[in-house]
Amino acid sequence: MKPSLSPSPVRQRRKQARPQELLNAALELFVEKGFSATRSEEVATRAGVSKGTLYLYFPSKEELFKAVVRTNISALIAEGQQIADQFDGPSAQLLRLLMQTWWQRVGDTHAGGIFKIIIAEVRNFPELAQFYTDEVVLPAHRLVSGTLRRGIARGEFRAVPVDEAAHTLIAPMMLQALIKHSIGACPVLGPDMNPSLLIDTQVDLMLHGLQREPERSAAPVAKVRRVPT
Amino acid sequence: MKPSLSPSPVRQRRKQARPQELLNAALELFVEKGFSATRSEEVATRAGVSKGTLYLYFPSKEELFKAVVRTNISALIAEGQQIADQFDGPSAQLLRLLMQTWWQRVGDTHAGGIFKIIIAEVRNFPELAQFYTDEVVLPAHRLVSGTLRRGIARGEFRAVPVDEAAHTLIAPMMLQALIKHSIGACPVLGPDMNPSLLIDTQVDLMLHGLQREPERSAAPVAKVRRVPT
Amino acid sequence: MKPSLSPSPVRQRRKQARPQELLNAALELFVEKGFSATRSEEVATRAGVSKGTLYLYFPSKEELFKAVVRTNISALIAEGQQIADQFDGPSAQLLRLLMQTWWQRVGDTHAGGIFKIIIAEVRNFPELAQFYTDEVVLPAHRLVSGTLRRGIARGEFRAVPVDEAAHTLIAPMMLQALIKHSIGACPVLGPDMNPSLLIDTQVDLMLHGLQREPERSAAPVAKVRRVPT
Amino acid sequence: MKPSLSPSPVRQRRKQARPQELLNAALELFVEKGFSATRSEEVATRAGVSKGTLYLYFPSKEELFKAVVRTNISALIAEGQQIADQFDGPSAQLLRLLMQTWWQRVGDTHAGGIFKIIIAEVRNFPELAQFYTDEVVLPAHRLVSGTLRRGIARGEFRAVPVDEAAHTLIAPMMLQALIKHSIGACPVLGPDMNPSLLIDTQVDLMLHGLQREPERSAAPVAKVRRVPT
DNA sequence: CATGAATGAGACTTCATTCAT
DNA sequence: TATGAATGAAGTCTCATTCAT
Repeated sequence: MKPSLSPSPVRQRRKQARPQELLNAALELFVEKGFSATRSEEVATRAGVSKGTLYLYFPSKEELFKAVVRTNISALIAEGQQIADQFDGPSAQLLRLLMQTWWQRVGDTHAGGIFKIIIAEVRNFPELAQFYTDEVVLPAHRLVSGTLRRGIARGEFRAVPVDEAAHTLIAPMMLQALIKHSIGACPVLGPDMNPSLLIDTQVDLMLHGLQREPERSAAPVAKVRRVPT
Repeated sequence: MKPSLSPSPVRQRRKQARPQELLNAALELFVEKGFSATRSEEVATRAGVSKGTLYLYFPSKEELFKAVVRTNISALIAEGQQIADQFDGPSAQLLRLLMQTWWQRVGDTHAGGIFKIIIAEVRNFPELAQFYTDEVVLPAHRLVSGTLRRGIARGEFRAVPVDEAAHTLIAPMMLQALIKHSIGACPVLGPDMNPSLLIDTQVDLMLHGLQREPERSAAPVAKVRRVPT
Repeated sequence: MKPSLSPSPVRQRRKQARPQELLNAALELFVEKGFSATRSEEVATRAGVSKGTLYLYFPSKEELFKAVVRTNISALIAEGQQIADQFDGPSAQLLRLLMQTWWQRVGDTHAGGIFKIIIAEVRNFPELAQFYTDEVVLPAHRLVSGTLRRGIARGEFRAVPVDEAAHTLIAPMMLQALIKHSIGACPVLGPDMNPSLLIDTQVDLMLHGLQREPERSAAPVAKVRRVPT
Repeated sequence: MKPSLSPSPVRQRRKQARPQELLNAALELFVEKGFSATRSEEVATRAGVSKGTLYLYFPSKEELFKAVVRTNISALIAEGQQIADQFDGPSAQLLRLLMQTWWQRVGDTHAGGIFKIIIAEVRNFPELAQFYTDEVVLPAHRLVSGTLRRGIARGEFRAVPVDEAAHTLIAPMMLQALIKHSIGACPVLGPDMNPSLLIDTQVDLMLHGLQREPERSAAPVAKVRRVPT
C-alpha cells in the first residue's frame, strides 16, 4: 500500500527533533516571561519554525506548557532517584550530596525556572496542581524526609519532626532557584551570594546549628506535639 | 445641572477611599490569578466601581500593578521596622521572635501574596526589580544578617557567613508564603505541614542543628573562603 | 449608590436597538452566504458597529446564529397562530388564506431565507435540529394537518392521509422560498414562475386535482392571466 | 531509483479510479457538513489517500467542490434520461411512474444530497447556478411540464398553468429529499412520514384533489394501509 | 505519482482603553 | 466624578495549500 520511500534522513531527523526543540524554546520563554506573556508564535520562531508547526506537535499552548513541565520534571525525578538509590555513607554526607547535585542539575539550570512558572501560574491551571504535587512535591519531599529518617534511625541525627525539617532543608535552594529566575535575572544589586558557599553554609547550619554551646541539652522542640490541621 | 451641593461627607470619604479600595481589589486578584489573567473590569467590579472609574485613578493596568506592589511593599517595610525595634534579650530569642512575627504579620497575610507577584512578574516589569530590592530584599536581609552579627558578636552564635546564613534563615518561611498562594491554594494534598511546628522546627534546626554530637568542634565551613562571583 | 444620570436618549435608543440591528444584519448575511462563509466582522460592519461590539451582545458567532433563527422563527409562529385562530369559513378558503399569508409574511420575506440556513447548516448544529423541529416543523405541520382534518370532518375534503397530505401542501411554497434564496438569487434563467399564479395553481390543484372529471366545470384559475415578473 | 516497472494493472486501475473515489468522498462530506465545514484532509482520508494527493487531481477545494456538483449533476441527468424514456399509457400513470422512479433513483439516493448542496452554496459559487439550471432544473421541468401538456392534449388533464403546476408536482419529493439530508439526518422526531404513502398521497391529491365532489368514486388511496416505519 | 511536514493568511474572540453622556 | 457602550489591536488556533523527498 504505502510506497514507503524512506523519507530523507534530514527530514526525518527534523521531524523527530521538533518536539524537543519546541519544548526547549517554550521552556526558555515561559521561564523568562511567564506563561501568558509568552506568545505561541514567539515559541515557534525561537524553535525556528512557523506558528502552524507548533500546533502540529502540541494541540494548544496549555498542552505545550504541561508538556514542558512534564518533560523537564520527569528528568528531575530520575536524577533524584538515581542519587538516593545507592548511597552508603553517613547521612550528613548524603544530604550534602543531594543538595549539591540538585543545585548543579536543576537549581542552576534552565529547568529551575519551572518552579517559578509553577508558583506563578498553577492557580490558573488546577489540573497542573495535582500533577505537580504528585510528580514533584511528594517525591522530592519523600527523598529528603527519607534521608532525615535514615539519619535519625542510624543515630546520626536528632529526632526532629521530619516533614517540617524536610521543608526547612529544601527551602533555601528552592528559593535561590526562584530568585535566580526572577529578581536575579534583573540587573539589580541584592545581597551578594556565593552559591557554593550558600550550600555549604546551609548544610553546616542544618547539621550543627547556629548556637555555640558545649553544654547542649535536649531540644525543646521535642516537646511540641503535632497538632492536626 | 443641579446646583452643586457640596459633596456629602460620606461621598467624600468614599472618594478618598477609592484608590485604596481599588488597590486592595487589585492585590487580591493579582495574587490569585496573576497580572495578565486579571481583567481590569474584574478589579473595578470587586472594588464596587465601574471600569471607567478605575482609569480615573490609574492610567493603565500596568501602572495599577506597579502601584499595588509599591503600596503593599511599603506596608511590608513598616512591618519590618516595627519588628526590628528594640530588643534586648539573647539573639536566639530575637530570631525566633522575628520569625514568628513575620509569619503572623506578613507570611500568613494577604501581603504574603506580594512575594508571589514579584517572583512571577518582575522580569516583565524591570523597574520593579530595583524598587523591590531596595525596599524589601535589602532591609529584610539587613535585619536578619544584623541579628546574626549581633549573636556572633555577643558570642552566642558561631562565626558563620552571615549573608548566606541569612538567606538560609529567611528561605523556609518565604517559601511557605509562596506555596500558600500557589499550590497551597489549590485543593490538592501535599505533605501535611503544621505552620507553628514548622517555625519551631526551623528555629530549632537553625540554632542547634541536626547533628547529635556532644564533642562538637569548630565548623569545617569556617575554612571555606569566599569566592568572588 | 448609582449617580443615575439618565443616559442620553440617543445612546439609550442605540443600546436597545443594537441587538435587533445585529440580528438583522446577521440574517441578511447568513441567508446570503451561509453561516460559516459569513465573517463576524462583516455582520458587525453591516450593523454599523465594530467587531467587538457584536460580542457585547452575543457571546459567539454560533449563539448569534441561534438567536437569528430563534428571533425570526418566533415571529413566524406568532403569525401562523394568529391566522389559524379564528377563521370561520369553508376549509378550502382557509387553506388558500394560510398559504397566501405565509407567502406574504414569510416566503417572500428575508425570513424565508431561514429555511435555507436550516437546511444547509442544521447538521452542524444538532441542538438547533430539535429546536427547529419543535418550534417550526411541528407547529406548522399541526396547522396544516389541522386544517385538513377540519375539512374532512366538515365533509368538505376527502379522507386523505393527513400527515402526508400536509407535507404535500406545504412543500411547494417551501421549496419556492428555498429557491428564491439560492438559485433564484443568481442571475440565471430558470422556468419563469409567477408567484401568485403559483399559489392559485397550487391551491386549485390541491382542491380539484389534475384529472378532468366529466362533470367538472371550468377551473376558476383559468381566468388568471400570466403576469410577467 | 528502481528500474521503472510498468505499473501493475491493479495499481493502474486504482490510479484511474482515484478522481472518482475522491469525488465520492467529497460528495458524502459536502452533503453531510457543507462546503466550508469539510476539511480537505478529511476528504483525502476518506478516499484513502493523503492530503497531497488530493491536490494532484484537483487544484483547490473550490474546484473539487465544483467538480463534485458537476459530476453528480451529470449523474442526475443520466437518471433523468432513464426516467424519461418511452411510455405509452395514460398520463396519470406516467406521472406516478416518474415520481416513483425519481424517488427510487434520486431522492432516496446519495445523489439527493446534491440538491442540498446546491441550495446551500450556489450563491457562493454563481458559476454553478447556470450550469445547474441548464442541466437539472430545466430538463426536469421540461419532463414534468411535458407530461402535463401531454395529459392536457390528450384530454386527460384539465387545462392548468403547466409551469406552476409542474413546480407544485415536483416540490413535495424535492423537499422530502432536502429534509432527508438535513433535519432528517438528525436524531429528532418530526412528523412521522411514510415515503411510499407520501408518493401515493401526493399523486392522488394531484390527480383528484382534496375536494369531495358529489359523484366522485372512492379514492384508490383509501386502500393503502399505513405502514409503521 | 504519493506523501505529510511545513507554512501563513485569516477567522474568532478577548480585553485594555477611550469617551460621550 | 462616574458610567458603560464602543473600539480595535492583538492573541490563539485552523486549515487550504505547497513542496522537498
